[in-house]
Amino acid sequence: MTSAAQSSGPDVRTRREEAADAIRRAIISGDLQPGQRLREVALAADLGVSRPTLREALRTLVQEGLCEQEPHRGFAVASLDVDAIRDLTDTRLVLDRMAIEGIWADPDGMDLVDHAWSAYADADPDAVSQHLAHLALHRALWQASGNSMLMRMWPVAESMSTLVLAQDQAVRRDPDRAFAVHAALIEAIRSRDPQALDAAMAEHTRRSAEEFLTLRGD
Amino acid sequence: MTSAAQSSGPDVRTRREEAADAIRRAIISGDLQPGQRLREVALAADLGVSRPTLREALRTLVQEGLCEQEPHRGFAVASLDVDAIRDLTDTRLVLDRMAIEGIWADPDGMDLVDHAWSAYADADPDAVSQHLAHLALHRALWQASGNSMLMRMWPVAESMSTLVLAQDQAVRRDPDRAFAVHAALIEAIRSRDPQALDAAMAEHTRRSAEEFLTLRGD
DNA sequence: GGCTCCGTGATTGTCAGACAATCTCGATAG
DNA sequence: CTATCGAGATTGTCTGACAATCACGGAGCC
Repeated sequence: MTSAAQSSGPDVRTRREEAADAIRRAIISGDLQPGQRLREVALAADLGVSRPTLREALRTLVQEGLCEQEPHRGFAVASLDVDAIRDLTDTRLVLDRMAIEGIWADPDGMDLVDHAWSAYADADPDAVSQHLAHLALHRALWQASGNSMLMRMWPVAESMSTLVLAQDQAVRRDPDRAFAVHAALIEAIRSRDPQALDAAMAEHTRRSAEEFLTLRGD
Repeated sequence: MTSAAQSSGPDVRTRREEAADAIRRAIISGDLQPGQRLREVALAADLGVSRPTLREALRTLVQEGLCEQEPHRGFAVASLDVDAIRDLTDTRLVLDRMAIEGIWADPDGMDLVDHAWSAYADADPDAVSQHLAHLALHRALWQASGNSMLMRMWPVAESMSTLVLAQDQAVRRDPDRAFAVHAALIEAIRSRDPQALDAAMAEHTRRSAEEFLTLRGD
């Protein structure tokens, strides 16, 4: 579910993709902690794939930013410092706005957003499902913009957002507020009012980040 | 030179990186044409690496957007349609501006830009060197912003820009004008005048893209 | 003749096992 | 207590292989 249904059909799933998804889920759920080293032999055995296949999957995650790789020191789950979280926030503000302007310019994609929005509303209450539905909503936003460059860059944004969740369980603190914030955001998009959008995005992105950093004690 | 010196040190170069660089250069120089299929066995033999290593390198290029991969149909050099070029242009406008605002907020990185700018001025006149120096200048711009998110997304921007060059030799048409356009951009950055920056970026990004599309006949 | 179905070769996705280079970490010497 | 060294662990890479899938051309049918 994480990054599926992005290319052609979800019918063809290679073992490499399955392995990458499994590792993503392990990071989301906290089974793999930021900074933790990933031993290839053991991990390959756990996932039931060969080392070359696992390495392909890990390379994917490295490029998304979920993992890090240093020559001869292997792979590890990435960790974000405060500055990186701020950079993520700033960049998301700019690109989310760009995506929404794309939707306003050509509203055809709006049903993609509507669909993801309903899925978010119906998502299971557990943290992982909430997180996946949340990310799917934002992916739908970028996808609905019709901007292929945004779609190319989405995996990076998704992975860094995932790391933020993984780094602090406190993000799972208040699903009702999260839902309300996104309801306001969707409403602002529908209103096509740039002022309302600014307000909603400030609440959504900026304030959430600040709260997160506060909770972390930075 | 293409994407080197991005992580730790350029002292440790793995065969995978060398293979990826070689393929990048082949695409820049036109030896590999957009859309062309990449046969693993032959390509691995050409590059002197094994198939698993080649596949890791190709996965890197896929994620950057330089190549495409379809299950059981293998890898191919990516090709850009008109819309993708427009999306690239729009997104570059937004993110370049974001990077420059980051530089204005903290000018420490400006010597990175200065350095890349001199290198661009001194670059060999051949098309590939010009292209590499040009990309290095823009990479320096994003890097100087200090925004780690931009650095994560840079490979995507670089690859798509590379594809634009690869798709039409006409881009190599007027190095003097390209240099002048960038001189104006650098000057606008130094001036710290948002108005001047807008003008320079319109000339740099938007008009160049329009000319390119016109030359292509779109 | 044109179209559909099927088989054969080619290519990919994946695996197992191996080896050298490098790193990690504890033991030893000063 | 610090610095040097060596054994074990881990990575980067290779070779060779096999099943699954795809591409393409020929046989059969309308």
